[in-house]
Amino acid sequence: MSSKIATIEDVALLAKTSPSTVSNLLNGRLDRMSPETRDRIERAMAQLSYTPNQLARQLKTGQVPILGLIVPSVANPFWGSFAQFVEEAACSRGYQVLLGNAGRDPAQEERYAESLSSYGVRGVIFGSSPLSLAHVQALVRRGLRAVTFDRDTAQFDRQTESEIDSVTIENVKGGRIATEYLLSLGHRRIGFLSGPLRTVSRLERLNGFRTALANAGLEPDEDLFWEGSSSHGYGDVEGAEFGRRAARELLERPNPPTALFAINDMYALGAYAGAQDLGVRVPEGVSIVGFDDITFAEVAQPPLTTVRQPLREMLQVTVSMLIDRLEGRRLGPADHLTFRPELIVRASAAPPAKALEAARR
Amino acid sequence: MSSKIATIEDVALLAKTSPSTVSNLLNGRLDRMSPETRDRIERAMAQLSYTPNQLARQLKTGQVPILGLIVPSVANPFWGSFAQFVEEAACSRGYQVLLGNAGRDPAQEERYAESLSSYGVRGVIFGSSPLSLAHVQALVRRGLRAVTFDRDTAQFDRQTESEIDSVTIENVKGGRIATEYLLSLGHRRIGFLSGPLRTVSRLERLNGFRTALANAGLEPDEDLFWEGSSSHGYGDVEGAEFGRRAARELLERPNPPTALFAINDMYALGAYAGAQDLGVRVPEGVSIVGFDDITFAEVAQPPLTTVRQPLREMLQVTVSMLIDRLEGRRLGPADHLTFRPELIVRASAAPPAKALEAARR
DNA sequence: CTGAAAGCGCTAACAC
DNA sequence: GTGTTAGCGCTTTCAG
Repeated sequence: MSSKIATIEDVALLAKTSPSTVSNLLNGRLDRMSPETRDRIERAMAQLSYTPNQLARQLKTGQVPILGLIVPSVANPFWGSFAQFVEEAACSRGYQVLLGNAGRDPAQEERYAESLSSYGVRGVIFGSSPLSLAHVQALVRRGLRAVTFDRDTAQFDRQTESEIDSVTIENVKGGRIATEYLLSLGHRRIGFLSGPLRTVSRLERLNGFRTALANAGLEPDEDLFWEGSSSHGYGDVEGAEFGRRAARELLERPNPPTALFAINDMYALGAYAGAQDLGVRVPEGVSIVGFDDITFAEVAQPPLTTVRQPLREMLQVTVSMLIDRLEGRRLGPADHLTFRPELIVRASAAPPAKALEAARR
Repeated sequence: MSSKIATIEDVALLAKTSPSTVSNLLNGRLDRMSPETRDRIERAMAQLSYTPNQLARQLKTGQVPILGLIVPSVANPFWGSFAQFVEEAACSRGYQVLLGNAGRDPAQEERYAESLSSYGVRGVIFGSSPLSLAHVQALVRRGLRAVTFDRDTAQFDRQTESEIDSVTIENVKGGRIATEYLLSLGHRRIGFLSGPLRTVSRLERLNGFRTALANAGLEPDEDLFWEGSSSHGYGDVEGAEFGRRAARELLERPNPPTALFAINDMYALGAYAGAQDLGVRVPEGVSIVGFDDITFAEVAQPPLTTVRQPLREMLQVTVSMLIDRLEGRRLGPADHLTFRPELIVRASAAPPAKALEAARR
């Protein structure tokens, strides 16, 4: 069949030198050979179209330039972009990324990371923020380097000294500014819609929501609260479906909300559909604010007002940080980076209908 | 720091046996040892929380249970779902997926595949369908097993005997049925909007579009044709933006189209926004039909009429086929599988406005 | 400057 | 049943 794959020995033979010298060239130790030797080797490599076997190389060195990335589901556009950014950043540093969809199942996450580690991967990025980090911690103890996204591990870390770096946006604040915006528009009955609150970031966003309400002197109303059942998943794949149902149910209640704060843009966009199902227009009939600012938010009808996370920047530092750790270029205790959320005002929120009517009179 | 990672030798020592016996257990050759030995080994493994080093294992066997996946960009929801399905299928067969975003650049694709192969990956799925398969062919000659998606390599294969399996939908037919549907609604001026036609599948969809028009006795009109410039990318990341611009430009021309056929759903959904920018309603002012049936199509306002690809099923067989090849369980010449596209009628297409007006009189 | 030799952790004959 | 042995392809001392 296809000609045997060339090894370092083949190259050495052809170049009339030894494997070690070839290896030296491979590793950039050019000072240890004459230009002629180097030339011969390079010619030989080209001729055999030689590619070093990374497996063998890493069996020796114990490391591979691969980063593990564990996300709930790349089918969700948010995580798709996420993966893309991680990949870009990794690539620019000469790393590749091994992807795992773990659907937010800690056991699955652990299984993945374990298998990753058996391939020599020593750095993993955890995209979601499960309530418990026990499984990550176990991994870290076994020599894995981890960065969690969307959750500040500082506090956790102080308790356990587990050295988990973290990069996150200020979720509480994000929830707060979204809500304050709605409040400033005149809304008083604001619905909250989310998938299962089994994630630190979701809890925090809710927290921000409640804080804003409280600051405005408003009582939280259970009737304005919709939480997806975890038996249906977290809404990563079907986020929009969840949002649709949520909006429909909330809007059909007696004394319905005039505005909706969705835990993320997928839910928000789904809520558009839910409102539409009921013949309620956005933003005339109901205002909607999302979170994340996914690509689609801008193109949606109406363009979605949302809280933006500077994903690309965040992931750039996430990746650099992790690689610096792996390469021993960054030492010391775990880092905890925090980014600022930003409200992007577009067209999905407006003053409540009553105000509108009042104004018309 | 963390305790040294256990090797097979450590396990053997602790279990008072030899590495080979441990290896036998690892590889399921249970018949070659007494139950007691087995028991001792298992206890030892547990005690050391031993995980076999796959790197070393594969240096020997030359194979890794990892599939390479090369797509234009996971940030595009279509490719995100794509990657997810591949991952699911691979996972159920005990394989993992190494992901690469190559942005449709053959050089980048080749670089990826090469690096993949240096990690022992021997099977790669190519998601997009570049006009030239030269780079894939080169890889295949070097021992890689490839399956291309979205393009039938049968013809190509006959010329070159390069053994590239392929799985694809009938793109020509897909383009045809979408167009025929619009035609059946009464549309006569149908716009076509696409990114750069540098892809077999896009060319085929256009082909189907033209065929349907010709069958209806219609002349193609250059004014109804919009092709994104490749200098801006293929619209994988910014597909919706492209669609938006396309719709706007097409709709502003003198004697504008009454319907739009978009090369994929991202463009179609973008076209919604473009129409909206001009105050044209969908489907009252302009009908829009997409292609792919991404998750969002159903939630969009109005729900998008589109041509569905049975992605999950297609990728399931793609993955099985590839793994069967790799494991020597499937021999013989390359396979070329073809799936049937299906028109999903939702609400984004309606009879043209004039007909509507006529009906009103 | 260059090469010989040892070995990374595991597997697969092949003995015992 | 079980252990010994010889590598997989590369890196890395350490001599020449």
